[in-house]
Order: sequence, then structure tokens, then C-alpha cells
Amino acid sequence: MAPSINIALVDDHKILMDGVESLLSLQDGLQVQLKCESGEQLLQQDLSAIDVVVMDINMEGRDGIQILKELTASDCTSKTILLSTYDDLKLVNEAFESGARGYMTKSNASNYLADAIFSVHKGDLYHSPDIKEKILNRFSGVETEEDMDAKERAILRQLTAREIDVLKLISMQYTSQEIAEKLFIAKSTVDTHRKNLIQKLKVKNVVGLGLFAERNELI
Amino acid sequence: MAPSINIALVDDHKILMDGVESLLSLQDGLQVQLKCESGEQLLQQDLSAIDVVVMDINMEGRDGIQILKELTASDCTSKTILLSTYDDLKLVNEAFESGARGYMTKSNASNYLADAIFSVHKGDLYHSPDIKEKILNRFSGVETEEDMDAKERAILRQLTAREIDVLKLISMQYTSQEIAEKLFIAKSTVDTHRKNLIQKLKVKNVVGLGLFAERNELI
DNA sequence: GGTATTCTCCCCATTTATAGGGATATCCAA
DNA sequence: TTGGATATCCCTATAAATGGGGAGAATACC
Repeated sequence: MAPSINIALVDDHKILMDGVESLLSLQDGLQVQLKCESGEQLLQQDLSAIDVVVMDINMEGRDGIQILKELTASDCTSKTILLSTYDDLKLVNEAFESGARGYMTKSNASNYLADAIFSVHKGDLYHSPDIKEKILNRFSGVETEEDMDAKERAILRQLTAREIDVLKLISMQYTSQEIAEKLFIAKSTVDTHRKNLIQKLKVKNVVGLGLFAERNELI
Repeated sequence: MAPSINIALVDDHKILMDGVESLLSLQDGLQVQLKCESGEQLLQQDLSAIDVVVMDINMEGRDGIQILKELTASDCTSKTILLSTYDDLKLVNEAFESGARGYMTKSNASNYLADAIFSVHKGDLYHSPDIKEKILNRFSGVETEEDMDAKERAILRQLTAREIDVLKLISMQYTSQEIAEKLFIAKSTVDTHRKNLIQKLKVKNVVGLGLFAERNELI
């Protein structure tokens, strides 16, 4: 009989960690050896006997990805599966670039975590089913949110300093007249900037300008 | 020997629900009778045999507080404990006003959920330890960002369904005329809703409405 | 039955925003 | 020095939004 796979769990929500432990205990060949309520705690442990680390991404303090990077930088040989609430491909990408061997959404974890652990222990990379589906869909012509963000950042760089001034103030819910007074220019100038902004950012109206500013952290 | 306390679990993250079930099964006198992956599902069930409902607040679709309100409005006699990631006192307050008998943070749930269930079943109100501590410290702090967000969420719940419809469409950069056509109502009605939204959300104009919708993930 | 809420629609008046067009001055780089 | 980009300002005209007010119908609650 093959020896058990030794597992470490890392999550700042103890309830979830205990739940995962209960689930894994039902599975032959899996053995939870270590539970940590923070990434810092994990880094202080001797992981030489740990085969697979299952870690939540979203944690207080340093998050799972930061911890994983440090783990990867060290000589640790454990394989890491990251758990996340989000099926965000950008996050998935970042996870694997940071050295993850598996990425699992919480909504899939209950049914597939054991599979994932066996997979990464064999040396495979593992994506949970909903992530796999999302990756497949990305090539079916639908523009994803992440691409949008990149596009938005590109457009943002094309704006002039003055346009960004006006954009910020519009997004702070000021009228053209008020913005004119704040910037010591004519209302007509503000109108022109707004007009050009709407064109450049390909939005329909000031609401779109506000959303753009919010998403790009201008306000 | 006293009969078991019958429990219903409600959470859209199955993994967490399974974890809670595993934990509770270790405890004598507790019996998980029902598991629902949404509040809507819970409302469709016959709860006459259920003593205690343990429900996550943060769920897709209608959240735990909305569901609880409907439950309270019905003739259901089950006691409800709300589970939340946040130790937000405003949220706690809202939970109890909505008819909750217990409020439990996820970070405390692992150690105290069974206690909480026994407490509320006896007829007591239950606050998890970290909440109790925060209530004691409530006079020592400034307003945090989380409180702000909670404020917005509270306002959001005060909006009517129709107002949210209009808010979404405004935030998607449609004009009143376009919204009227989409909703098969008069432009003047849309104007009225917009007017009320600006007042309720305490913003200056449509830009503010868009920002609110974006921050609260309505779009 | 009375009260309150919500949704619906309308009136009015005023302010703002949108969408074209064009114009001038500056500054920088090809 | 010529052209391009930027910032400034103006004109006309229409569409949309804002801020008051009121009011009827349906619904639910007490």
C-alpha cells in the first residue's frame, strides 16, 4: 500500500479549515498533518514532511499568493494548491506564476479537492472544473473582464494631464460650471474636455466616465 | 435523554456547509436535517421540524438578511443564527433587527457554533466572542472603511426592486428615455425613480449613482 | 377602515450635458 | 519651420437631467 499524502492546510477562517479536514479525512491516502491560521505561521514550520499545501488566497495580513512566493523562493518541495472564492483568470495566472500547482474555487472544493491533491502530488497541474470551463470560453470570442482592464489602462495612458484633472472632478460629481471654477478655466473648456473624454474612453455619458475613473482608481 | 436539536444549514458555498455539518456531527444532541445552497431554496422548505437555522449572510441573489426577514414575516418558529465574514456592528444590529437570534463570525464559528446553537435553542440571544469584544470597544474607535461599506449596503437594502432596476440601467449609461423603453414605463416614471435614488443614496447626480452601483456590484 | 408604501404618471421651470462646428495660442519635435 | 498635439475658448442646437410640486392605483399592514 502506498504511504499517505501528507497535507498542510492554511486558512484564517478556522471553520473552513476544519471543514476541509473533515472532508479529506473521509478519503483514504490523505493525511492532514498541519493546520495554520496564517501564512506567517506556515512559513515558520518545517515543511519537509509535507507533500501538499492547501492554502486560501484571501487571508488577512499577507495573502496566499505572497506567502506562496516566499515558499517558492525557499527550498521547499511541497506542492501548493490555492483556494479562492473567485474564478478570476487573472488571479489564476498570478497563482501559477507564483508557483502554485493547483487552483481551486471554493464552490468546487467540496467535490474536487481530493482529486486536486492526488493530481498535484503525481506532478500534474490542476485547475478546478469551473476554471477549466472559463479558460475554454476565453477563446470563444467573448472579451473577458481582464482584457477590458488592460485596454482601459492603455486608454488611460493616452489621456492628457488636463483631461485626467477634469475626469477626476467629473467623477467626483461636480458639474462643468463647478469644475471650471476649481480649475480657473471657462466652462466651455471643461465641456470640450468632457466631450473629448467621452470620445476617447468610448463611453456614452458622464456615468461612464465615473465608472472608468472608479475602476482605474482615479478617485 | 433530550431529543436532538434539528438544524438547517444555508450557504451558497457548499464546502463551508459540508464543513459545518462535519463539525456539528461530532457533537451529541445536534442533527443537521436540511442543507440549502440558497435562501430561496430554504424558503420553499417545510421548516416545522427545524429548531435552528444557520445561514450565511453573504450569498448570491438575496442575502441572508433579506431571507431572514421573509422567514421572520412568515409563521416560522425556527431560531436563526447568521454567519458572516464581517465583525461589523452595524451588520450585527441589522441582523438582530431582522429577527436573528444569534450572530457568528466565521473566524469564531469553528469553536463556538455548537454553543451558539444550544444557546439560541434555549431561547437566549447569542453573539460570538469577537462581536462581544467589539461591542465593548465600540466607543473607542473611528469610523472605518468597512463601516462605510456597511452603510452603503444598508442603504441598498432600503431601495425597492424597481428602484434597483432603474439604478442598474442608469449605471449602464442608458438615458431615461432608453430605460423607459426597456422597462415599458413612461420616461417621467424613470425620472421619478432617478430623483428618489439621488435623494436616498445622498449623491449629487447620475455619476454618483453609477459609482454606488459599481461599488456595490450591481453592474 | 385607515395608513403607509410603492409604482405609476404628470406638471412646471431650470440647469446640465451632449454633439456638431470652428478658432487661437503655445509648445515640442521632425 | 512646418506640423502635431495640447489647452484654451466660443457658437448653435438639441437632448437630458435636476428639483419642486401633485396625484391616482394597487398592495400590504394594522
